[in-house]
Amino acid sequence: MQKEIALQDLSQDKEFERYESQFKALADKKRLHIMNILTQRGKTCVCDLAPLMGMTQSKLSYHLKILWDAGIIHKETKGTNSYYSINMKEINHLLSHELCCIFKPSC
Amino acid sequence: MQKEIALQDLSQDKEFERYESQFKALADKKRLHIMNILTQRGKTCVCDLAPLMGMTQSKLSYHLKILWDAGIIHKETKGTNSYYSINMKEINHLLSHELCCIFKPSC
DNA sequence: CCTATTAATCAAATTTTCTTGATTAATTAA
DNA sequence: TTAATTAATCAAGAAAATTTGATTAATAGG
Repeated sequence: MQKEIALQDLSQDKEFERYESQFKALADKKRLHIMNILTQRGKTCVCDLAPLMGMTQSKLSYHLKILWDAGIIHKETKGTNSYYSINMKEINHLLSHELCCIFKPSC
Repeated sequence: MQKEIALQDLSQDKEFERYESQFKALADKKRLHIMNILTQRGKTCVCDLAPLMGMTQSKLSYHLKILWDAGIIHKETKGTNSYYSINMKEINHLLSHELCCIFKPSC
């Protein structure tokens, strides 16, 4: 049954890859700070986020893309503005209740 | 009250730094695989882990150190052997119940 | 149409992380 | 004591992630 084992390994590998990208997204102080601000403020425009983070637009876009690619934030464009917000479903799926609190306005 | 704000920012910064190092530790497919094996087998010796992971001793030590420095695995030395195991307390503190399952033998 | 605004993308430089092979340190057994 | 075993550490090179400044693309307003 070598094939089945191989298939299982493959799907486990895919699973690990997904978590790898999500943990990578969270594995940065600046991005955790972004997540925290998005939690406190809710849906927020890049142009508002940049001064709050003390970051250039280019750098901020880079980090937002990493969070968005990992599926842990939402993105919405209106006119020339982009608004980002927490994907609470993914965060709840990923993190402990205790840790989710860091990303919840109520805590 | 600028001082208090500064102090809070500082402690939040420290908090983010701690999570950064824990997420960094998990943000790697190989290390997730190590965690998975430690879960299935419980306390495991480096010399047993190396062939299971298909890794050289040096490389494995490097990755184990990252997990251990982040506090998500335990280490115990007996004679010339080192045994590693999951720090379930930290994992439960960090990850969702659903995700912890990946690191639980019962699931 | 022209200009201004906003944000994504690109390329080059820098920094960080990972890999490799060798060395070192500690312990055990002969 | 000597040799063998196990694992940590080191230094150099390779690979990946991040930063920076410039460019591009899309939209809005005059």
